[in-house]
Amino acid sequence: MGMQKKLTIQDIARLAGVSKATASRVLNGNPSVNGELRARVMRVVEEHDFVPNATAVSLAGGNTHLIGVLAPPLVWPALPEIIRGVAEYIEDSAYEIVLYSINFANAECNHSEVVKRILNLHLVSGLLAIFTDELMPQITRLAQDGLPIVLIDDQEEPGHIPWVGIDNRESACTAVRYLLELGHTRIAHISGPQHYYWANERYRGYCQALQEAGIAPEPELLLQGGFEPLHGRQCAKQLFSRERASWPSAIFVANDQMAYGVLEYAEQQGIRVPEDVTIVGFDDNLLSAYTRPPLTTVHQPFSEMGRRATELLLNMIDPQYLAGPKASQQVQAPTDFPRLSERDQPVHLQLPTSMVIRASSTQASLSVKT
Amino acid sequence: MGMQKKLTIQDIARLAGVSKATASRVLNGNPSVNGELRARVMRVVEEHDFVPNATAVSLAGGNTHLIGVLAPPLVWPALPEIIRGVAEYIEDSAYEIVLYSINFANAECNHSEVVKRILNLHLVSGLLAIFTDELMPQITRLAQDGLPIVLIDDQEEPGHIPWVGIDNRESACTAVRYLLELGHTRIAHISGPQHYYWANERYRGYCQALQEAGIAPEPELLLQGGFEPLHGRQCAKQLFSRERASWPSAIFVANDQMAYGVLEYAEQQGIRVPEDVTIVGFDDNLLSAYTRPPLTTVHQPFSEMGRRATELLLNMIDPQYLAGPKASQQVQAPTDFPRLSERDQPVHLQLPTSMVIRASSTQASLSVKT
DNA sequence: TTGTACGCGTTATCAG
DNA sequence: CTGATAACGCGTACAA
Repeated sequence: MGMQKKLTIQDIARLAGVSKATASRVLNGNPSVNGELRARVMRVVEEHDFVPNATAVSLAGGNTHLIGVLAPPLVWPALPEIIRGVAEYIEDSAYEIVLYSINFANAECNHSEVVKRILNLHLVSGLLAIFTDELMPQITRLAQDGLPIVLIDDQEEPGHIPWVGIDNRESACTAVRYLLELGHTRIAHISGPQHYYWANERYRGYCQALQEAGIAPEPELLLQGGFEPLHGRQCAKQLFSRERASWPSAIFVANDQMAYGVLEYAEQQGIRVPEDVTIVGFDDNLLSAYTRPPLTTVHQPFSEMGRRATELLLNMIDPQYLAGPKASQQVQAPTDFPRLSERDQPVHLQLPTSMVIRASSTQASLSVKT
Repeated sequence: MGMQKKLTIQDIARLAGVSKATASRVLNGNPSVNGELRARVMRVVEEHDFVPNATAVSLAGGNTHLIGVLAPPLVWPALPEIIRGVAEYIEDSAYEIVLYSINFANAECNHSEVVKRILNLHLVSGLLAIFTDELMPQITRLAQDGLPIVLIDDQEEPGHIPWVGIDNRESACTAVRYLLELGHTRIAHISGPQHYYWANERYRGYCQALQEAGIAPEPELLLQGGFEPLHGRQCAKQLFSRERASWPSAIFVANDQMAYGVLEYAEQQGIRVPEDVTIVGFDDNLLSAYTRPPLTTVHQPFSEMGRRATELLLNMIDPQYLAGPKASQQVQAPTDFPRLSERDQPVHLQLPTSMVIRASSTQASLSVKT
């Protein structure tokens, strides 16, 4: 009934008539054990469903086999997907995930406390920090103290800490080139907060694409937004309150969240998408396939980012490590990561994005095309 | 530069000129320590930012201060909200979350392996199992072995294991009563898979409300759905392919996901919501506020469920426990949980739901009202 | 009040 | 190849 006293390796050893050491060797697949002894121990182990106490293993081995995932609440758009990637990779590894969810909204508590909790306890062998730019000072310190850390964050320019992300500039450029190919020439841009790295990069990509096409960016088509639907809504209002002739034929919105606001405003005002105006977003959040109309956008490979970041982190923690026992047999060729000796140049892993064409975009109508 | 050798409590003791034991006492707030000594130790501790090694504390104390959260991938609708609740409660406790994300889609791997991983390692001091009905056999076994477990799951009728959820029947009943009050009399129901507890309960709630109003459920208004948008879509098609006169004036859909499918189909067919037909869902997923039109639905207090379940679990693990040091000062009166002695009757915590009225519902139009 | 010594469950070292 | 035995870092009876 009650939690029956767990067996220890000592018990197993006794039952098998061997020493602790031998039992341990068998459990760890040490080849230097007599066949018969090995069999005897294994039988006892299986008979009792014995498994070594994780805590003791950690203490003795110096590796907790725990990686921390530091992130804002999971209700943030891309987070579930990223963590799915992390979980999938972790699944066939010997590691587990410790979730540190930070509540930025809760201003009363000092977030550095959360970080202290991590560093302090030495609970995790490594840390995956997702969208935690506000904690960069503390995180940097953790890294300096020698804790393996990988970043997934696009609010600051990648620095010395290993980082996984995308090429925001090039991706934005591609999106705008797509609009140009459709024949649009009056392309507006609703940008993110200018001090955010991603926002600035996407803006630069927008400019670059226009420049390539020999089009000078018009200041009146460039709106400073934020990152929420409301911001998109406000910018849309500003844009469409002008006389019809000065409307853009397409809008490149810096992220999907704001694009939702634009779509909402357009609908309320009876502005048809894509007939009257084409909308393109960025991120490809899960919702974006269900807006009306579904949103054309730049797909970020979030779950892949989670997977690769985890792979990177595990390799930092334990270079000998190949995910799980099975992994060695799988074709899944382990990515070649820079070795420690070459670590002078920081690891920045840029994953490819892709355009997802949905119903919110179409060719520029002739009337607008001039 | 490299991970500087971490200090041990031994070092602290030496630096403060006391014994390990005294240092330990100071760190644990044991009152029986001389004021001066205490100060001396504290100074050294703060000077070096010392914190005890979590692993060692666990091994010595027999409590890992880790709770496992077993759940499907976080991309499942309600999960991020539930976990937000868990994280919020955990945040000011001495515990951390270990995330066990199970990939049901990955049929190749035996899911009982995942569970084995949990039981075996004795890594977590307790388990919160969310939407894991398929693993009930294994979970039950874990519970029998003495592992504290709390369930958040609505696919099976609650049993002996402590459980947090809602009253599906009553909630559904309330939703249908709402429709009746609006004047609807021809109310259809798209149900979930009948072998799911929630689906069956919601169906019974639907019947009960009709019965109260003296309306006999019409078989042709009762459709067997599933749980995905596609299922809702199919049922909607079936419903609206009949002659207009036999259409329902309102549909109570067993969950929001399916309601999305209904909305989608209605839109494609030019059926106006709510003018031609009123739609009411169940769950109040995050998306439901953004559908077109926004969906009237039954709100499940997901984050609150996560919070309460965690509170319950922590109390099971450590009855003396009040969340965090601050908690004792806060007004947040710790809920009174049944004590062990009364545990013969299983703990079932039913949280209240609420109707969220949005644009997809309205009074029955006169023409349809007969 | 403070210090000593042992236990927690494994792994790893070093003789045998 | 196998078996004592020493770490691992901390809590805690027990003795002083």
